[in-house]
Amino acid sequence: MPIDSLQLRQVSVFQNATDEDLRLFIQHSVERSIEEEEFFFFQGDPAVYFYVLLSGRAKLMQMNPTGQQVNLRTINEWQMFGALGAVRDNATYPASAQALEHSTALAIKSDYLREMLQTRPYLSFDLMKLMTSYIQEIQERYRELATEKVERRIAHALLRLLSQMGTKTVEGNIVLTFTQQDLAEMSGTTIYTVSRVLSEWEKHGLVETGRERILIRKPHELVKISEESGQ
Amino acid sequence: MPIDSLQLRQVSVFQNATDEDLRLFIQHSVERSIEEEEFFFFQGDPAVYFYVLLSGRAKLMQMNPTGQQVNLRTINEWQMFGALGAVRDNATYPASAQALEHSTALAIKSDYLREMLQTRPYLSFDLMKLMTSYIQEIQERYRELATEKVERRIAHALLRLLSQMGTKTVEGNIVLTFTQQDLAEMSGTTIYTVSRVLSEWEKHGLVETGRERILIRKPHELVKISEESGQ
DNA sequence: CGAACAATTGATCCTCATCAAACCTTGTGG
DNA sequence: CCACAAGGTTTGATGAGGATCAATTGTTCG
Repeated sequence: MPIDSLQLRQVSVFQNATDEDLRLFIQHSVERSIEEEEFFFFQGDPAVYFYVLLSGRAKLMQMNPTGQQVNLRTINEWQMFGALGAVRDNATYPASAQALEHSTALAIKSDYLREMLQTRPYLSFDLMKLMTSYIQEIQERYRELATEKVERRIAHALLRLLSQMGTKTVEGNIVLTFTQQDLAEMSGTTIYTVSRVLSEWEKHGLVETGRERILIRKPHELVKISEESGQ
Repeated sequence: MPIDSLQLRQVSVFQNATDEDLRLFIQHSVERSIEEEEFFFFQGDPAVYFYVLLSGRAKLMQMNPTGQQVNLRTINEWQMFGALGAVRDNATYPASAQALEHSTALAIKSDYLREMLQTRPYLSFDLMKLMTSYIQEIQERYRELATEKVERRIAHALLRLLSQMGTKTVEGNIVLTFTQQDLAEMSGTTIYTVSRVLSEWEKHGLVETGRERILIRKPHELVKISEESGQ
């Protein structure tokens, strides 16, 4: 079933778009459905479309020549991804996008976004805002990776996830549905280290872990760890 | 002496600006002169101005709470920096900018850039291009830091510097004027490790090092190292 | 129930940070 | 023009923090 174009207003880059703009985008889009583990696109593919996630969850990642992966960010509903290609023409995607669960997304022609940007300053502006916040985040993560020890990086990664997508449970605690593999890729370490750190935290009642599930009992303590004097 | 406004066209974000635009920017700017080691601005300061470097060299860096530094990028003549603040209002600089040598720069009101962006799509577009390429670069560096060993990271850092600012010498070799401290901050390691790696390379005739000076003899070999199977 | 896959845990090893000390280069002032 | 100071560089010794490997133990789902 087709989406109501006005729903697109939830996308941060479209917050100031006109109703007409939204309709036009819809007209230039197709809906794609991607199974868990499958890819929206691969790093290096020509960036013909950009996407808006309608349902499910996905991750943006980079791979190095030897196949090791790094998570750049997690994508939730109504977030835009793959849009960098709309700016440079003839661009290729600088990262791959993989569905974490069965997902659907709106695929919109990059060319068309580029066209719209030329005549709609509010769109450009909102896209720049998005880019800016993204630059800030990745700069911070870069610094973390360069200067901070694993435990703090893992704490930070969890906190970031928390602020982006925590799901409250009945008792007021917060559950994240993530693989330790994912967490490792997000904090630049290995599943072994993640497991050890989480076990340690669990002993002290900070978190509870299960298969693809992390329950945060004391977020406040995590903040403390992430800010501890490096020493 | 005042700058010819047309020279501003060399700034990549201004490549499509009109002569009139450039004049207006100049009118809303002041020239600042910064001594070596001094700062244009600090991380956290309100981002009132953005800058265009007129002469000298500077670096953008982040510091963590314990004072450890990370180099984000080096700024050369006619490059713009500190412009992220122009997009979000009430923003603060996400990094500090320090002069590597005596430098002068044009300081332009962020507010004014924001105003201009509203009515000049080509400016927005060119600024987005800049942001995009920056995002790509730092994503790559992030992945490198997460997955690659020091030697390759140092090789990569040198190659990046090379492509940005190498100065040819008489014999056709390439000289970079950098402290090993700088190189360490750029590749997320320490001066000790940098020194050891460079010494090793020097033994094999890849580079020649001196005080604040690195001469690249065989860039091709560096590329090889940076691409070696991680094995 | 069994297969597939996520998580745990111990043992080992390797890369790199850290510390200390000496060395070298450059620019300055007497 | 030399001597010295300041600060960049080198090198060795040491150790810690994590990666890696291997094996076991959960957990989920068809």
